[in-house]
Amino acid sequence: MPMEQPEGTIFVQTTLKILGGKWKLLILWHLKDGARRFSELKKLIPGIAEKMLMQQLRELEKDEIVNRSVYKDVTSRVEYSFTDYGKSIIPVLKPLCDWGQAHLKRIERL
Amino acid sequence: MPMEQPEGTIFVQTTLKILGGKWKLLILWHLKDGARRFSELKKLIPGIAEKMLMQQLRELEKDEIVNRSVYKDVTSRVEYSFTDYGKSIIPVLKPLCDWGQAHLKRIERL
DNA sequence: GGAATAACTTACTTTTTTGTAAGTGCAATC
DNA sequence: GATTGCACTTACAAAAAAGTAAGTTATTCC
Repeated sequence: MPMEQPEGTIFVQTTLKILGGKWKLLILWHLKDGARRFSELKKLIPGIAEKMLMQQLRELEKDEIVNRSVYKDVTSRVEYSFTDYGKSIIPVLKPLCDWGQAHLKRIERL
Repeated sequence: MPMEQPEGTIFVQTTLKILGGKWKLLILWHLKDGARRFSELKKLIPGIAEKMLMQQLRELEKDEIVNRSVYKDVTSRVEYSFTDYGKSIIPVLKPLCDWGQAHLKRIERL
């Protein structure tokens, strides 16, 4: 088997840099069906600390994956949602979630 | 928008538990075209320490994702490859790598 | 007007992950 | 028989990620 140029390496690493860590994929998962308030996300992701949620959202925002919208009429209402670009992540999310589900079933059987 | 049961949460977390971290997806990426020796992987993944490579391979082995085969005829030849079960990860790997590639292009343009 | 809720921020600690560097045993090659 | 390459192992250190807890500002709700 010939030694391929390690080209894919940089691509996988790029993804990891943007989506890696304990929380980001989880946050994105819960945004995939539409905008969520900060407090909603907190409830949807058991165990996450407010600081972590904030921090990760800020990073996703700066990477232009997530939008932050403040509603001026009803103050202290902030919603996070995918940017159009961010939606390109959904095809990554799905197989990943599916695999987790299948793997869970498997280890339950064993 | 109704608050979904946070079911996907556990699935995403399961995947993260098995495939998370700096190196595992990268290692698997380089196994997707067939078996590789320890020394080959070391070359294919620039910057990885031997200790890390060993450690991650051991974990993938214990999770039954990767096979370790020792060739007795030619000693000190050890090959790592996907188990049949491990191959189920390939559909996760591809979109992830594709997204990284697209994202790289995007940030180069910006 | 007092309490509660929302969306944060900050200082600090702990834990986890990753890295460094040196060393082992064994076989093949010079 | 000395050196080299391979597949590891170990002790230790550094860095990165995550967590805790308290506080801030402003706004509804009673």
